[in-house]
Amino acid sequence: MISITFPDGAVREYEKGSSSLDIAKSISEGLARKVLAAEVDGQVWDANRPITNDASLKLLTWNENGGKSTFWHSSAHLMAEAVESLFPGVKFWVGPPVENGFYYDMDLGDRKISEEDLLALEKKMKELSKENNSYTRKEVPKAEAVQYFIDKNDEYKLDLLEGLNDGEITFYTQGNFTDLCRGPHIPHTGLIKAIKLTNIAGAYWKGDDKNKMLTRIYGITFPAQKELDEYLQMLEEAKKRDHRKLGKELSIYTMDEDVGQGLIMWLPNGTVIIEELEKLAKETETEAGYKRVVTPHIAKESMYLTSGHLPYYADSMYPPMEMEGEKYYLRAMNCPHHHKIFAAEPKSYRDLPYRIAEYGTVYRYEQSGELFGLMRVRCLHMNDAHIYCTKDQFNAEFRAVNEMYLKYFKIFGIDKYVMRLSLHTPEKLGIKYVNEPELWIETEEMVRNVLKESGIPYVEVEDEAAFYGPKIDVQIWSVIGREFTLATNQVDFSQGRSFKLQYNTQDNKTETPIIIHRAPLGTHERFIGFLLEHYAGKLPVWLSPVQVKILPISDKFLEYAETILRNLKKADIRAEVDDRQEKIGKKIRDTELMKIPYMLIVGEKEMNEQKVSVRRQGKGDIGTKAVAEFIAETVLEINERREE
RNA sequence: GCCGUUGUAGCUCAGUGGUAGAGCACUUCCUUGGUAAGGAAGAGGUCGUGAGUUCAAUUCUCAUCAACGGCUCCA
Repeated sequence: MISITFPDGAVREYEKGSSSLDIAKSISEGLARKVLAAEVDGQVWDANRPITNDASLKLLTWNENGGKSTFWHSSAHLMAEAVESLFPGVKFWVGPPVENGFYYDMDLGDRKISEEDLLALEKKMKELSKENNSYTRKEVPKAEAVQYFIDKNDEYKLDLLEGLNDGEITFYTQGNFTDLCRGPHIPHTGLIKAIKLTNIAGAYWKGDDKNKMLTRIYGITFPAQKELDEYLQMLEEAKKRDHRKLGKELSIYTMDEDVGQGLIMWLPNGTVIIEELEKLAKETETEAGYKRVVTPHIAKESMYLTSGHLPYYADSMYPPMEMEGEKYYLRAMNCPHHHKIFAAEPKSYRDLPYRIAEYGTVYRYEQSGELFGLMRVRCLHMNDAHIYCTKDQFNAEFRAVNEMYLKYFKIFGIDKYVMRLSLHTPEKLGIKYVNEPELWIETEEMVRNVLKESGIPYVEVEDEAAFYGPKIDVQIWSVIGREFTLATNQVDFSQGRSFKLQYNTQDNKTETPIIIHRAPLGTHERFIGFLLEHYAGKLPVWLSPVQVKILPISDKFLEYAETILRNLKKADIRAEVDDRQEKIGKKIRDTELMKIPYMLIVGEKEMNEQKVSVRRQGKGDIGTKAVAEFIAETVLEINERREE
């Protein structure tokens, strides 16, 4: 007998060799039907794998992460089985579960796969699912495994085997399909009831663009059709929040083939948002002791050689223009220009910290396949600033920058984000990172300390730093589920030296300042893209391009509407009158769809009482107010930058 | 940049080897209406661009540009 400890602490005795599934059955048949896998002593196991020793046990169903990922992993095998039966001779690479579903990478040889093939594959998968084949695990000696794949002429699995040792190699078989796989898997294919293959994509073998491109098929499965339907419904809802769709519907921005890929033109509505964001940034930065500067969008090659950018980043800069024997680059970053401003006049320790800010326009030649609405563009406007300070001042300065981030997040109600402390990799010193091993370790520790002291939650990642120092990236997710760096905050111990930036210390020696690069609001492009999705287009009043729409019941009341419009404009409220000859219902509908926060409905009753009927977007009629009262309240809402 | 899909009116989308349609938007007229679509008429497209096949191409083929889904990349 073995004793099994359950998550609630209960301990029960079972026969040696019982599987998690057997144990689940002893509790209830209903539970046993839902069990997908089990955590045995903290490791995820097949539910039908015999347990031979005393162990702790947690049964995993669909709602536990381990359960879901096992389910999708097994679904990938089911898909592979279907692919193999429809396309014999296919060779498989890997097929892991991902956040929403799974994929499998494969080499189809000369064959191409089409959308229709996906439907055929889905159908086949459903047939195979109905066979209720169990996933069976088998430990295989390495030599035997190698021979198996030599016989199959499968160089991909042989490559995988190279990294594995004898004794840790397992095969899984369901139906007619056997795969080299660590597992675990769900008990049988019949659990996979709802299947949707979502798309076909190319993917480089081992994620390296020098390697061959394999075919990747993505799919998602669920234990019940209802859940698949809900998932598809959710995708539809997410599409409505897509900033590209909202950007068009709300006339925020446009692009044009003649202008170029990834080059945004902001329409009047989008420009209002930009100006409000800049106003916020300028207020905040002025209060925090920043001074503003303005610098050109281009510079000579020599500056980017000095800064050290060219060897690292020439590929993502627009190619240089030649003028009178000089090469000029469109800038991809603002820092070198700012360093030149620091260097323009001699600095003393009394001038530090020296903080300069600019909404800097930069151009980056992003690969064409990477461009994505407002989120990834080739001309961007950064909420940039550089702080030059002494080592002693660094902690306080870096901390203040982080506090500014948090202040902004509060204004915009951003609570889902991750601060990512990006570190260097020692092996890449001198290749991807400046070769200053001690300085790297020292500055990384300085940054880590600030994060710890501020109590900001963060994760550490290796090999993500800038070439000149560690950084903190703020990661957010678009409604489509793509991850983006919204803002960045970097330490630079390198460029100060390369630009020979100096200040005189108290005892009249020269020192090089530490530089902090920071952009809490990221770029206009990405930040507005994010805000559109974040608010589903329903921007807070202070950001709304049109804040108030006045809707006369009929054109008898146009004159009264115009009077109100003048008063609103005097109070700096962005307002318009709907003077079309339409019924009030139509005017309301159109204004609602344009997501304008306030509608003022004026007819005979309102005119006689010198009032307005107020309607809030998405909320409906909120009653009648005197014009002055509405203006006072709205001005307050705008000035406080309230979200609702 | 790579793999795949797509490209018809301002928007959303039908359609065809014999030079094109709907709804919404737009213009004009009627209507002057009380909290999410009043009615009628009209205008608008060399079917992304270039070449090829054909008596004839928006439709078939190729190239190219762009968008979309991924991969790679992301200062």
